[in-house]
Amino acid sequence: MSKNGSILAHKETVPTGNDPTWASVRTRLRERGMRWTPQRRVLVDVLAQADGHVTGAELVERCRAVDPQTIPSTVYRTLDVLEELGVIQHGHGADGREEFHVLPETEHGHLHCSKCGSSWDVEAPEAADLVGSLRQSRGFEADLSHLTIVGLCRECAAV
Amino acid sequence: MSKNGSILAHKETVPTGNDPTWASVRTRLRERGMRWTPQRRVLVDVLAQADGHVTGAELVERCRAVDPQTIPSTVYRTLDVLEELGVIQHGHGADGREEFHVLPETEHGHLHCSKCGSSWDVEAPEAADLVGSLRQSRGFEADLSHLTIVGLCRECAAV
DNA sequence: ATTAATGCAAACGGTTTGCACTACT
DNA sequence: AGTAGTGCAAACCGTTTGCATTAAT
Repeated sequence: MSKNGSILAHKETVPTGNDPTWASVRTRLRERGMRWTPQRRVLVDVLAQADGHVTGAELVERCRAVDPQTIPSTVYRTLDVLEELGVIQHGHGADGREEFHVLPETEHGHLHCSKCGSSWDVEAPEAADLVGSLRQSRGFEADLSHLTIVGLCRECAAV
Repeated sequence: MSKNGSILAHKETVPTGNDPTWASVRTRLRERGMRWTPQRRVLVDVLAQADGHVTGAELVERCRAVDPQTIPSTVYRTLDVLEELGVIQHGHGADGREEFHVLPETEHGHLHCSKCGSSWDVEAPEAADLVGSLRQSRGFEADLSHLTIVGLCRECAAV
């Protein structure tokens, strides 16, 4: 979707140490004795272009678009590794599939319209009431990144 | 779990017309030219004992406990029929599987602790703030029965 | 040279489908 | 008798696994 292409185009902000800048993934893998392979490069590249949340299957597809040789198991295994690294985090979408959240994003949930299928992000401030009231009444610490609220969007509800 | 066994033991309250009393399912099926079979009886019986939300796979298992001959496809097909009848409604659980809500219950969402795996119901009043604020800010009509909030429960969060 | 990571193929679990057969009405 | 519903087996889809091979370090 975005036009400012490659992974290298990202802002040159100095990593704070826990900032999982894409460019640092290679290094961080190696620090752990892990390897930087072409297949991982493809996936990381794909993730860098992703808008914050994608399903596993979507990632496999997008990787295949870049490299038709892509093997699903490799993608899923790399996703596990990247999650251990803290670069992504998985959750569950409205349709129940694994959904991966790209971390440099702020933690957010989703609104999903069951009629038209569109979805929207719900940022922390907007969910603050919800999260706060659950904490207060139940001591429950809601994980926004796992939250998907299904319902009808304004337009679909109007009909 | 409960000892008061069969579907026939249910209270003889007169159906209000849209009250999906379990005993009325048989009649309502027939009204539509559909049939009341032993297999359906088993599933309806199982649903009547269910506490409000179960996964498809769980229902298959429970039916098999009653009748070991139970075939999954029959269960799923009957679930479709019952949903058309408005007796149940499907949603998505924390782990992404189909989850069926038994309708005589009030519409409610769930809290799911990702650490200990327990879950709790969230009744409408408790979610009113959330639902209300989404309606106001976005015109979004949240569907409580599809809502599962993942996070840490009081005990697990305390650690 | 070492051993992490890959490719492949097979298996998984939950769910769906096609079709001949059964049984409810 | 007529047709809705069943049983069965096979297919589905996303994901996971075992294992021999390849390639990054």
